[in-house]
Amino acid sequence: MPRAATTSDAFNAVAEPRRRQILEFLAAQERPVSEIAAGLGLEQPSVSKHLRVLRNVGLVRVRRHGRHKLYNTNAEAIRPLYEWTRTFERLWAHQLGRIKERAEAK
Amino acid sequence: MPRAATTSDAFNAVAEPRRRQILEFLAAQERPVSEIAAGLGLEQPSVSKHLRVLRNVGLVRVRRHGRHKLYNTNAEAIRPLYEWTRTFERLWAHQLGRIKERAEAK
DNA sequence: TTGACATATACCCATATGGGAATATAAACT
DNA sequence: AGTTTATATTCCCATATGGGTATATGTCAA
Repeated sequence: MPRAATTSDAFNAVAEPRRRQILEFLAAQERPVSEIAAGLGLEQPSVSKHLRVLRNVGLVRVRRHGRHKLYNTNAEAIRPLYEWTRTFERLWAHQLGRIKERAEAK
Repeated sequence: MPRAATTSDAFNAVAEPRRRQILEFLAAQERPVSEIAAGLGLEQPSVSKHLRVLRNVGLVRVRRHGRHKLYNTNAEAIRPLYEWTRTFERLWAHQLGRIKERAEAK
């Protein structure tokens, strides 16, 4: 069995650095494909492909505007990742505490 | 260019569902490989391979204990993911606000 | 309709992947 | 040393991937 598809969920989609860049870029403001490509220094087809993946998992939304398609980040889709990572917050607070204790014991 | 290696960073490592399961399992308590396999219903070699990936990106720690190797989650390594997702918190709060507004407008 | 602009898709390729099964390494006990 | 127990590695395979380039689709304007 190969690796799970990038489109299988937000975790996989977000694993690709360029896609994270795109999400950051589109968080500030909705943008057409060409501006994303220009802004991040990527080829247009590459951007389109990444956007397709992001769209498939609901991480971005599109709307037509003239001959452009305006994409923007759908933060709601990122939330599950946030919630999952947050599960460990208590844990790293603890671990930090122990490190602190050790440091202060000196 | 193929997909980035699962060991290239925490984002890629965590994209695999079983690895997330393992991290959750090891968050509660440190465990030997065999218990992970039994607890999650996975083959032992599979677990060892996943642990290797997780170890490579610092998501788990190991220590010897008798003939066992006890693995546990290193929450610190999850923190960057948390921080990244948290960047969008403001955004989804906003978007929820707009949805609320629309709902209340009815 | 034709042309210009914007985006999407198709194709090719090298490569890392996760599962399965078998085997290798390693440590502990007698 | 030899045996059992625990974990790691190796090999095989099907497959999705991301980049590049070329091309298709789509939309507006004249």
